[in-house]
Amino acid sequence: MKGNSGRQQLLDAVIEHFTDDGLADQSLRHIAAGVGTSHRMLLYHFGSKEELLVAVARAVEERTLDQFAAVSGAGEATTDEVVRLMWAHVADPALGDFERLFFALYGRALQGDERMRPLLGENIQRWLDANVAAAATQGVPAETARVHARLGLAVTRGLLLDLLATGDRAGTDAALDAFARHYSGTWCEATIESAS
Amino acid sequence: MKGNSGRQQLLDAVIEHFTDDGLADQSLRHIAAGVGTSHRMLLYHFGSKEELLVAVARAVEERTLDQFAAVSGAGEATTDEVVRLMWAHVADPALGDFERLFFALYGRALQGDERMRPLLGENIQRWLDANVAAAATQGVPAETARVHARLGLAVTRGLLLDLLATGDRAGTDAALDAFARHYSGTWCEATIESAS
DNA sequence: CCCTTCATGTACCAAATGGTACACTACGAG
DNA sequence: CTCGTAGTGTACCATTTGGTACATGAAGGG
Repeated sequence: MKGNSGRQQLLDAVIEHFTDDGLADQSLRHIAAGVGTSHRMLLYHFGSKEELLVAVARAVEERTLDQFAAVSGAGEATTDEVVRLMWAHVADPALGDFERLFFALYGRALQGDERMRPLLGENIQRWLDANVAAAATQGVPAETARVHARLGLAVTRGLLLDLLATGDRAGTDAALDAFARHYSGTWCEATIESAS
Repeated sequence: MKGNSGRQQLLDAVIEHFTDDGLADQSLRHIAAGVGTSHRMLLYHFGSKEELLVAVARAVEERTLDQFAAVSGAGEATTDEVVRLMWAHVADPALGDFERLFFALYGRALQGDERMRPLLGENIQRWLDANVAAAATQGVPAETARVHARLGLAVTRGLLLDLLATGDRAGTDAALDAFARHYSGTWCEATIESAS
């Protein structure tokens, strides 16, 4: 069985290493040196390099989903509120390196690496489902909630991509603010309240 | 201007190869075989593997900027119009593989690979500048245009990421439509930024 | 106290890697 | 014709690669 002791610990260390040093073109020996073990141990616990990468991808996905949960678990939420919360959480400079790792894995998974691809769809799907469920408690139709959650996620990810590339926090903040303002109080698209 | 003859031709072939086969963990020999040449030739024309990758990244960036130009060159445009046009262009399934390559490179550039990072910022910056210039001809203040262009780009990229992962064209279309509807006709009046 | 099981280190391997040396061709300019 | 220069093929190299074989260690149950 996948003993959560040594293996999990090692996996966390590998993720941290990738977070700092990038995951491109790393040999098992580099990784092992980076986490203070031998490449032999990585093979022992994960079987092969590819399986290691898959485990990393899976763990990173799990972690991002936890971040989502922390945000959407905050009770009531209109689209603009959720997006603002998510942005505040995700734009934290302390998380920058981890976000970079996420996008690096994501990009890699999009291209080939068949074993990683399903995770990506799941990632988004689970996020949408969670939001739909949350919205249901407010009597919001599932289809509407799904569309808005999807858009909110896209805005956040798109701006995060921008922020990580340009480092322009003020500019991306302003863009997110513009979005949230246009969506303030919006639950279903028919009800745009013209209050200021 | 390094001779646009052999080198450029080779570069295009490499990009096409990466588009089809992915760029992760490819050796010079794999690439060479994929484009019908020898790894010796790649070294001859590009000097080293890293320089090859940089050349690829630069060329891909150029290509995406051309895509942008094709969209924003279409005369008048409010935020929702530009976004709709851009989405229609970018969500074309025929471009899927290329977009995947773009995001793979982007993710890789975000992590390490110092020589690639500047390109990313430039990519966004040039897009924003182009939009600001276009908006200026309509008397739209630069700051406002910049914010909206930024948001539009983020929405498009975020939804594209979603589309490529999930393949859910209908869902992403709906999300983009929701966004565009909320922004329809928006130029400035709704976004008075007295402070940031 | 032995036996088994999980964990780890050492040594090794065949294959592949990025890069180089050198010889050769093609060809346009003088 | 000759010469220089750009392009290409062949052969090679030292190093590194992912992966394996085997011995060892530590823990725990019988």
